[in-house]
Amino acid sequence: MVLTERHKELIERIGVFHEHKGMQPLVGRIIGLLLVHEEGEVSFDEIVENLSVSKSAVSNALTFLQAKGRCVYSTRPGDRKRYFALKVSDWREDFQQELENIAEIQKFIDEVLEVRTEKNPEFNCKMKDFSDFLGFFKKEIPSLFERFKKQQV
Amino acid sequence: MVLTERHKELIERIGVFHEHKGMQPLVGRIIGLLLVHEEGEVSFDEIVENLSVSKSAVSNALTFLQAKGRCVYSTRPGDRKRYFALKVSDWREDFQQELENIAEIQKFIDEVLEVRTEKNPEFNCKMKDFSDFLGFFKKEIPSLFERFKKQQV
DNA sequence: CAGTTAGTTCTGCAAATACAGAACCATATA
DNA sequence: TATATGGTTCTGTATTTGCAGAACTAACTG
Repeated sequence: MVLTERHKELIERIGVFHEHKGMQPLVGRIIGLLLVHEEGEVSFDEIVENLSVSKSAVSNALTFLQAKGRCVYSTRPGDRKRYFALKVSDWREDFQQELENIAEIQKFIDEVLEVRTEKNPEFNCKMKDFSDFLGFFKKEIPSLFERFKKQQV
Repeated sequence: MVLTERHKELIERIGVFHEHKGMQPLVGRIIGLLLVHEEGEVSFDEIVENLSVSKSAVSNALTFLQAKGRCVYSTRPGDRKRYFALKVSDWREDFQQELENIAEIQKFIDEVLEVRTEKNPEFNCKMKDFSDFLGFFKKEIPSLFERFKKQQV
């Protein structure tokens, strides 16, 4: 598949988006490439060529993505190449995980509340309020997915 | 205020938590300190001393936190020191912002769908499904806060 | 005005990051 | 067995990060 300028530019932007999320640059670009690539399955050297990076960098980035469970490869009979693809199938789990990660701060808030004195009750009260909300939020996550399912025609 | 070992250890953990979110180490530690500090307001040199870092590092970190709107300082009559505090009051806005940041990936998904051919309809379909969910999710955010308010006694 | 206090900005550096290039390994093929 | 292919691992390095330390500024103080 030949990438147009539009493809390349979109891959770059998807790359920086993921960089901001803490991933290393190339990992973000690879996610971008796997997203825009029409077949969805991209060979190792197609990645090397399209992104103009070294084999070693691609190898490490793919190892990382596979370890994180965001990417898998398949092989084809009589073809030693590996074809890499995103695990888009798991978006529900991934999204749920991300939401729970955010709510993880509740643990810290609660520990903070244990440690704090009564010297600043207003502060404590707001923290308690936030913690309560985070607990509520976590409980609401499953029903969110259910409601989405229902409202789908 | 004198910090116990428990305080210090909690500050460290809050620090690494924020590091994982992309912040620089000291910024995370300062958030931790401002959280566990009983008065809630901490002077510049209390930060320097408690975290054993240089004035320049603290100055830069505080500038960053203020720019991000996560921290403010107040002064006291006849006292030239600045007392820094977290803006815990804004936790609703902040949390809402974080949720919307996650959902920001919808823009990219939609652009990807525009660019993609029909060669892999299954992939496209899953992406479309994800995008629809993100749209649904964004719409649900305000009602989430409302429901929290209602279920509070 | 000299000295002090509170904080900022500038300069430099040690450590971490992200990658290139080469050597390497494993499997397939001639 | 020699050679090619596909990918990994190792080594080195340019760049970036995160901070220290010193110089600096601004306001107050005697």
